[in-house]
Amino acid sequence: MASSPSPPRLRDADKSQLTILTAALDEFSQFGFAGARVDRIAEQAGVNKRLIYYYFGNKDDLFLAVLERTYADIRAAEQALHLDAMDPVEAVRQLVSFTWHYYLEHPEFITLLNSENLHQAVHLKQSARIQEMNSPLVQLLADVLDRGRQQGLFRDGVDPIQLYISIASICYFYLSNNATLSAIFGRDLKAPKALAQRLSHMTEMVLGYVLR
Amino acid sequence: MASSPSPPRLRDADKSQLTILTAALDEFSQFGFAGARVDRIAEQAGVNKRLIYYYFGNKDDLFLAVLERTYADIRAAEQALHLDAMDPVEAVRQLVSFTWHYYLEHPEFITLLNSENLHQAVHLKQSARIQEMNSPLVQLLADVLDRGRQQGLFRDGVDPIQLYISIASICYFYLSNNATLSAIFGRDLKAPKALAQRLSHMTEMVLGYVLR
Amino acid sequence: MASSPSPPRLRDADKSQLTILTAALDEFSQFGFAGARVDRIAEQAGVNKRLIYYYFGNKDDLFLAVLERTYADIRAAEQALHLDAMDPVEAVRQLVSFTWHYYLEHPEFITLLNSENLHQAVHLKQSARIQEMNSPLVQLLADVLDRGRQQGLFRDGVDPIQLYISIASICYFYLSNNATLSAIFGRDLKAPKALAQRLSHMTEMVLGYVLR
Amino acid sequence: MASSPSPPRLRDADKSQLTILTAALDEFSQFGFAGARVDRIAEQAGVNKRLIYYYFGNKDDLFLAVLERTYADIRAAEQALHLDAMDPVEAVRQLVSFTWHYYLEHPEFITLLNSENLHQAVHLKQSARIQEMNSPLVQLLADVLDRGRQQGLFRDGVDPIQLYISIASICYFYLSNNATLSAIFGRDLKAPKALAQRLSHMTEMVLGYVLR
DNA sequence: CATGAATGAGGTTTCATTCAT
DNA sequence: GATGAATGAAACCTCATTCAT
Repeated sequence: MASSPSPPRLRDADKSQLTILTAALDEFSQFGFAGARVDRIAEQAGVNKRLIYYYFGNKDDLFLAVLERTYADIRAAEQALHLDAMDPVEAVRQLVSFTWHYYLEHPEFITLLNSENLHQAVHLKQSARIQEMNSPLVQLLADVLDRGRQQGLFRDGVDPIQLYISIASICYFYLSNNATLSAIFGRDLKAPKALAQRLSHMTEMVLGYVLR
Repeated sequence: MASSPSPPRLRDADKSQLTILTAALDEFSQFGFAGARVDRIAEQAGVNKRLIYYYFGNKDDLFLAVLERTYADIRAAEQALHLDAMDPVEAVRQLVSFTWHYYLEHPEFITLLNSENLHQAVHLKQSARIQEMNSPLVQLLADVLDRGRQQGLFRDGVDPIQLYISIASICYFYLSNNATLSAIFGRDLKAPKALAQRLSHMTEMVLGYVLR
Repeated sequence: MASSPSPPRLRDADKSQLTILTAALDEFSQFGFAGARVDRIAEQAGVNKRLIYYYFGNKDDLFLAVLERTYADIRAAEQALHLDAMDPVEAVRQLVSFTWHYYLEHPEFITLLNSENLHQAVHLKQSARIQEMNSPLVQLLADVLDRGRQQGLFRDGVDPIQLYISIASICYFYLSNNATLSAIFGRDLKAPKALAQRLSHMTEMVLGYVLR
Repeated sequence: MASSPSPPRLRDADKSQLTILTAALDEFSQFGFAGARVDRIAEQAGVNKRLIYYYFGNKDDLFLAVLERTYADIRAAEQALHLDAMDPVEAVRQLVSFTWHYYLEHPEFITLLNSENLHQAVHLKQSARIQEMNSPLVQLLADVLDRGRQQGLFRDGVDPIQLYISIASICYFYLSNNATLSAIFGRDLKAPKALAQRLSHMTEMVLGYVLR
């Protein structure tokens, strides 16, 4: 039996890269691109600052790497959602619920996207990888809407892209702007009860719209 | 009468403050709080940097001043919208349209809010002024919903706060995340036609929900 | 008698700039552009490092400022040399002597030029000021050569630019490459006697060439 | 015979060393000692950076190795020049021409020497090898001058070392300072015509000096 | 013989802020 | 009310070099 061809220590490189990426994700999502500090990322990752540049080139490229991973994560989660196996009404319900819970459990997704949008998507535009990662949900939603219409349940003329964006909107905005909304309305909009009410409202609204 | 009671000098001070505030609004909305540069604000305002500190204390306080003005502006615009004079369906239609166009024409409102939310609304929380400036639209919307229900047009059980947030959501998110959405979908979602389609979809969706 | 319109303290700015420039001249001439350290310049000038960027923008621009000053200095020294008032032979002798002594007493001129040439004159090319500062000596030398020829002393067909460059060459190279030459020849070519012999040889060579 | 006494592996080592040396020569001559980057040398040589340290110790020693090779190269070229077989006038002409063309075709020689002189020949001083490599041309030039004098062609009292340095000067300076000279005179002094004129002038000047 | 991973020190530059008038 | 001069701290990034295999 020969010794394994790839020495076991070699994986430290991957590990270091992953540690850096995780720390960077944390930092960027907490402070945005401009507010993030490479020093803090290095410290939190427990690696030398120089190593970050060794692996990722510079702050911008590191941000892009984080962004790509974030998108890969949500796309993977979306893959696990099998809308095609559900009846139309249930599928819409599940889509709203999934979107809501994903954003709720991944606040970093929201802050990263906000930061990227502030900078007019400069990083994302130069990423070939992300542009290939179109969400499968748009197509799945189109199918669901078709089925619902054929069953005489859903209304005509609903644009799946618009609806997809609207569903994302109502989930995303409530969470991304939670701090200012809470301050203005003078209540804690992240209290468990408030969250439950929100999900209930959103589901009702979307179904109220698509159902005949 | 020779000399006016309020000396013209005072005007200059007001003017300087206003110039600074306008420049700061521009800078903060372009780069976010962390990315904004006091130097650039001074340069664009055409005043000495020191003057900014003289009038506004520091960068944080300046940001708060900008935020307060921004909220004051939108509240003023909202005041001009007389939903109570319209029939319920038209009122809902107008509310969506107003929200949409206000965000569209005031992109700085969006970026400022995003920046503030990234920092958990630290500035806003310490502002008594803003917290008093509750939007009048929530109450007006509540009235509209009541009227619509009484006329047998609208469904029961629609929470005006939730609906208000949802209307804001669908307008805001489409614009705030326009850059990443455009990149991912591979189209220009700010093209005039796309904007018109969006407004049409949103109106349909909200009405589709509230109407019986 | 009114008080002077320009407050006396204002000149501190000029003084700081000059101190920085002098320190930079020293540093760049000692270590070349790449080897020079902004930190050391600040330290030697006794000013905050930030001030260097406040006044000069960046390292490249600072280098250019030094270069411009250096050229201004030598041009000023050249102005003081009145070749037109001398007989042709004496004028040539003086030109060689002046060039030699200027380089000898301004070693920084040599190292700065070497550094700039290493980088293909990138700084100099973007300087409008320097390109206007053509050396007056070329024209003066042309006149001297003309007069010498008319007096039947000098040979025909001597190109003043070529001769000017050659005179500069024999003075400059001996000094700029003194260290390696000394090492190779195993003698101290900067010893007073060696310097005197060099000047004597150069004068002889140039005169030997131009004289009929 | 199966295996050669000198194993082929050794060849690889030599080859690696040579590749590194060539890449280093290129880098140092382009950027000077301080501006040169060990990373770039490794990249251009196509070898691991560690290998450079394995073979050459450190950046300074690598520079010295480059310098030694450069001197060895020019000495070898000088060896091929047989001034003793020519008549004196032709010999002087050839010496100027050789020097000129060698510098012209080996710009790296110039930049390396400039870099070394900037640092007061620190590397060269500690190299026993280079100091032994005295140029054979000085002695050959002395012989030529003697022969010319004996034939009644050349003047008395010409110091061969001084003349050797002067010939080097007029060739070297024109090329080493070409960038700044071109910038100041506003012409391209490296254009083919300009180069031909320069050689012609130099030959004329040296001969004009040594001939009676 | 050769290499990918890793680093401490230090490089240029930028930042919000204050000093002195 | 207004300003040019000045700064300490810290930002991003780079460098020659070494570690561990």
